[in-house]
Amino acid sequence: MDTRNQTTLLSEDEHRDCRTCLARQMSVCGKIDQVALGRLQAISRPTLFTKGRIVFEQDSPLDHIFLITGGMVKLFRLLADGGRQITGFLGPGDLLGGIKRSAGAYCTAQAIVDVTACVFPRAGFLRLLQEYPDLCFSLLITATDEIEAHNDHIILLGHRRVPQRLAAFLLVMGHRWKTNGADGTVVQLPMARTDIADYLGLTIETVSRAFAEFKRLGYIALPKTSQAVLLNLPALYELAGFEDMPTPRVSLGL
Amino acid sequence: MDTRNQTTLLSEDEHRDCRTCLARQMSVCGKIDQVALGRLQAISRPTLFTKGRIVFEQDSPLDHIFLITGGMVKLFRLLADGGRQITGFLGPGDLLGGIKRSAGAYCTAQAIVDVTACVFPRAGFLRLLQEYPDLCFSLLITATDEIEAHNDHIILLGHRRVPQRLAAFLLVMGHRWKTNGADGTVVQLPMARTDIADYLGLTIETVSRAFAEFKRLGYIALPKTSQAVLLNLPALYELAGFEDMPTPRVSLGL
DNA sequence: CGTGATTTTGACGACACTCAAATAAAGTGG
DNA sequence: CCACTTTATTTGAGTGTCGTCAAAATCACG
Repeated sequence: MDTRNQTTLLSEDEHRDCRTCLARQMSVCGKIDQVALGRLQAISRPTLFTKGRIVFEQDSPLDHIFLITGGMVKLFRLLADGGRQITGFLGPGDLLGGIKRSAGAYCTAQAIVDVTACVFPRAGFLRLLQEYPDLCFSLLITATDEIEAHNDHIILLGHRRVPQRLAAFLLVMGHRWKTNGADGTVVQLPMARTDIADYLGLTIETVSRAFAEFKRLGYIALPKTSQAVLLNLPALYELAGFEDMPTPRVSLGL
Repeated sequence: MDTRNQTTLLSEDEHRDCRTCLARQMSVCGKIDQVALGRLQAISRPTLFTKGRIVFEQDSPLDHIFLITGGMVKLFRLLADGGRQITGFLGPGDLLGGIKRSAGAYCTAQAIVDVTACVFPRAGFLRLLQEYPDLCFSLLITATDEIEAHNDHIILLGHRRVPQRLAAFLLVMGHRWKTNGADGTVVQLPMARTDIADYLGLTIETVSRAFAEFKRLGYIALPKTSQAVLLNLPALYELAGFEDMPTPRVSLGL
C-alpha cells in the first residue's frame, strides 16, 4: 500500500467554514459557543490525507489533534508477535490524536480512503481546553462514550462467535456511516477483509466464509466486495444481539 | 451470593480526612487544589459496601459517583444470551458511576470484598466539574487512560491465546494491586474463577487448566485458590508480551 | 489485456468449549 | 468444633469452531 507523504492543505475554497461543516453538527465543535468556535477555527489547518496515508504512527510523537471531516481512518496497533489489532474505524466528526500524550502514540492511524480533517496544534488545542471548560466537558463526554463503545467491542471479542461478530459489524457500519438519504441497508466497506478480520479478532478466511454464509442464507448481498446490502435486518439484529441501535456518537482515537 | 442491602456510612473516626487518604495520592482528587478538594469533601459520604453488595445495577439510574478508597469492585454486563462479560476490576483510586449518565448504567458494579468508597451526589459532582476546570481536565486524562487500558483488553481478547491472557492478567493484577512493601510477586485474587473467566473471555474450566499448566511449568504457585505466587516473572512477561509494565493509573468505570 | 494483490474456497488439525464427574473449599447449624 | 450441606474448583473425555496451510478465483490497476 502506498504510504508516501501525500498530505496537502486544502485550498481556501475547499476549506469550508465551520458554520457549514457537515462534521460539526455531530462533533465536539458543535457543542461550544461562537467565541470558542472562532478560536478553534483560527488554529485549525484543513488537510487532505490521501488513501493509504499514515496520519500518525504508533510510538511516535503526537503533536497534533485531528478532527475528521470526511473519509475514513483505521486505528491499529502492531503486536510483538507480528499480529495486528484494529481498534477502530473513524469517520466524520471523530477526533484523534494527542489529547493525552505528545509522545508515544498508542496506535497507528491510517487513511483507508481519502480523508479530510481539521488539524490543530496540540499545544494550542490544550490551551483552548483550559480556557473553555465547555470544550473540556464536551471532550469528557466524548471520552466516556468511547469507553462505552470499547466495552461493546470487548463483549464482541469476549463472548461472541463469528456470525454474531460480523452481524454486529455490518449493522454498526451501516448505522454510523449512513450516507444522506440512505436507510443503512447499503453498507460501504472501504476497508480490506484483513482490516475487518483484525478488527473482529478473526482471520481473513473466517471473515470471508462468514460473508459467504450470510449470502447463502439470504441475509446480505455483495454487489461489490466493498459494498454489502443488508437484506434481512431482523435476522442480523437477532444475531448481533441488538435490541435497538446505539445512539449516534463520535469517537475519540488515541 | 449475598446481595442484601448492607451499605453503611462509615463512622466519623473511620472517615479519614482527604489529607491522609491513601487513594488520594493516585486519584483525581490528588490533582486539584485545596479549595476544590474542600468542596469535594463537603459533598462526599464515606460508605462501606460489604462483600457481594451491588453498588449499582445495569440499566438502572445512576445518581451517584463513587471513588473507591479500599477493596475491589467488579464491573460486568449481562448479555441477552445469558453470558456475562466482566469489563474491569476496580480498586483504590478508581472512579465509577454516573459521570456520563443518570439513567441506564452500562453495567453492574459489585463488591467482591468489603469496599470503602467516597460517594458523591451526581448533581453536586457535575457542578464542581463546571466550576473547577482542573478537575474536568483531570477526569479527561483519566478517561483517555481508561480508553488505552480498554485497548489493551481488546488486544488481549482479539489476538491472545489462553496462556498469554492468564499471564497478562496475573501481571497486571500483581502490579496494580501491589500492597505496600510487596514486590508484586504475591498476587491476591479475591475474585472467583468465574470472574476471571468472564474477564478473559474464557470458560472456568479453561482458566483452571491454565492455572494448572502454569503450576506444572513452575511459573506460579497457588498456596490458596485466591492467591498466586509468581515464581518465573521473565516467562510470564514473555508470554504476556510485556516489555515493561504499564505505568500505574486509575480506572474510570461506567 | 496482463500482472499482482486481494479474496474466496477447500482440506485438515488444534485449541478451547461442552458435558460430566470428582475433589476441594466455604458456609451452616447443632 | 465438627458433621453436613452447598458452592466453587479441578480433572477427564469428547466435540466443534475456528485457525492453518494450500490453491483457485476474482478484483484492481496499469
